[in-house]
Amino acid sequence: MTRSQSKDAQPESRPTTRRPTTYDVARLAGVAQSTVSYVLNDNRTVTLPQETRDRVWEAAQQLGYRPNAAAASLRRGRTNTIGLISDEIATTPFAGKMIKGAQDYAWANQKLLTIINTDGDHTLTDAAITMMLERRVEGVIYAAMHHQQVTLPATLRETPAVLLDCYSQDGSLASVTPDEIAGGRTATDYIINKGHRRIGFINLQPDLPAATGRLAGYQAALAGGGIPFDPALVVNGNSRADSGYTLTQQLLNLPVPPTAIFCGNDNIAMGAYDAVRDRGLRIPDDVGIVGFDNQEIIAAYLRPALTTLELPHYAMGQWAVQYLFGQFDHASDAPPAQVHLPCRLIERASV
Amino acid sequence: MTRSQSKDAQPESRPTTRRPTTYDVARLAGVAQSTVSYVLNDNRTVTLPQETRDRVWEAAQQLGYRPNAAAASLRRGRTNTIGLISDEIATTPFAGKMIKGAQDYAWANQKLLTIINTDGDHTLTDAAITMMLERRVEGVIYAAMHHQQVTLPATLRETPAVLLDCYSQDGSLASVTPDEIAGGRTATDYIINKGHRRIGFINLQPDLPAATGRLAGYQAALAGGGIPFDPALVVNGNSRADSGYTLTQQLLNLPVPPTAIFCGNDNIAMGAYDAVRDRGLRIPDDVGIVGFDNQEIIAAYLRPALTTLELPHYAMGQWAVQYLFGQFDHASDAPPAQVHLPCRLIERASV
DNA sequence: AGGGTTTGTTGATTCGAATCAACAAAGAGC
DNA sequence: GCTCTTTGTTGATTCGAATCAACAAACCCT
Repeated sequence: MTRSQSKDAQPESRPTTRRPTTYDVARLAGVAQSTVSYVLNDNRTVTLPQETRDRVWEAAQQLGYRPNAAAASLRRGRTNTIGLISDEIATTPFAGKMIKGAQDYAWANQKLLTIINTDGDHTLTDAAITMMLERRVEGVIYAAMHHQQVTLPATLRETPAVLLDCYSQDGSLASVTPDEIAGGRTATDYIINKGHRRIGFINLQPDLPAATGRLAGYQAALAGGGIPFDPALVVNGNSRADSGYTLTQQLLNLPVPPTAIFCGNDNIAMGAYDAVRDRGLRIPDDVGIVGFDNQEIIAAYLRPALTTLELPHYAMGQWAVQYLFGQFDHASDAPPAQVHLPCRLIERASV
Repeated sequence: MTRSQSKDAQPESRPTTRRPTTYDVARLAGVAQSTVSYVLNDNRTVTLPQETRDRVWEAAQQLGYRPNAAAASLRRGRTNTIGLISDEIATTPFAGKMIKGAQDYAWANQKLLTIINTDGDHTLTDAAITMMLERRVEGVIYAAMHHQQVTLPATLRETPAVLLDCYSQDGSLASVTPDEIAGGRTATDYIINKGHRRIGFINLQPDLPAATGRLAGYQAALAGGGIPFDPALVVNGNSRADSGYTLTQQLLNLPVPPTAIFCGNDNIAMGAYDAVRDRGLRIPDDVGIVGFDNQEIIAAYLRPALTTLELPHYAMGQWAVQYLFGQFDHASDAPPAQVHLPCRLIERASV
């Protein structure tokens, strides 16, 4: 005999001994397969003496039995899986938080989160959705790593879905995004409360929802503080440090320069620090700075540490999963929710 | 009739109309289920006229048919899935790169990467492995986000596995880690080539593999350059900017201070920048600085931009998947590979 | 024209676990 | 002693797709 295994010749690729099935367990325990199934699932609708249950458990243990999820899914019709499609994962620290928020919540509810990263490539995105549909995920989270409007792949309609950190024009799908307006307001209110009346704002590129929202919040805060809005104090950067540097200089060159600057993100703030310093001014004494994003690595280590706002990535990820669960339970006919979660102010020492 | 659906009353939770199966497609196309299977899998071992094939495709199209991955997996005995268990995901920018490296490669080979994040919690890790085993992943990547030694969960033996950015004491599993020694050498060689002879080294905590490796590389480079090793020039930091600040001051206070400093990571380098600047010295003219990690967000925006080394996260992720594939194909009896991948020098302007 | 192929196609079986329906054995009630 | 339950347990079926074995019809050759 050249083969030591049983007659059913496996294709060459499987040298590992076949995993035991419920039948194997049944044989060892001296019961029927159905009994094994009842025991291992702790099904109490059938009455079985503890002695039998113990015997089955022990047999399973002994064989190193592991249920086959595919078989169970097929039979039960549910996969306990939800998909997350993200446009980016490697280049931003936000991805991790969002994913973690989603995964923690999913996991706590016995669901597995299957993540596919697409780099924003449309073909890949379609392929990803297809794969998820074939795997019969119970829902899909479609995530962007920077708050933006997206156009929905048509296939996304084939399953419950939520948009995470993005939204569709037609509002046909539920979405969670940061409350940019409140964020802008929080930041500006804080600066005002610190006694500033002339507040510069280095915003992000004007076409971003983050930019328009925060500007609205900035203006609302000024209005609330009885401070007239001066367009000269608002400039748009490109979200990188160098533009923060240049634009800060520009603001400081104003006839009446600002005494505090609200930066559209922490990179810009980093550039602002340099500009302020190069000018021989001091933070926060001469110029106050507030950032946005709370990129720990920057904000916590700038000197002085940067006061900034934290985007609700974790909470958004969590909300997305929670929303999907809600969809499973009661197929609500209500229009899809468009939720905005608040950005928290992280107070440090720069204002 | 109170129910519009067919007789088989579904449990309440599934209001969505059942997805079509191969049988539905077969009925519509007027062929047998088996024929549908042959056509949709483009199985050429059976001869079927193009006309039939077209008819089946069209029927599938029309019904919006999607294969059921669970059913196919069950029958075929392969899931085309590999698992990745990571101890951290949210708090480091490395996670994304490693995951992306793994996923890109997996995806290019028609495999889905299923990621579970455990926060280093042992219970969660065990649960994650169990879940992966039940889903019959074809292999598992066990990843750490900071190069370290790990103790292997026993269950990991039940499936092919690779260690990513970590290793086990007994070397029983293949692993990929950064080549810290070469990294330390590369950095130091570079500094020497820039003409420096007195080179400080602010290392990480001494118990880390990254620290011991880089120190060895540092010493090897000195030896290669005919420069005597001076223990006073080597100090250990805690990997954060503040320790970089303090230790840089300490080094600059030496009777014969270094003219360049190799920092164990970019955070330390960031602190070093501040210390050098506060002392009224200039980078790179008075003191050269080299970092480690290439945290874009820091390195690219420090002024002057920081010359640093990049950890091979992406490549390691990719290697891990590739290695697993190798395991599938030929169950090699060779001892598990322990691979070290090189760290690339990113030259900017700080030396 | 008859045997041998090739071409198309199908019915039956299988993967592993979950369930349903059925049924023997043991108690319960009178 | 005889129904009626309850208690344990099992055989058969199902989920959806992949395959194997079988077979009718058409074609090919001498």
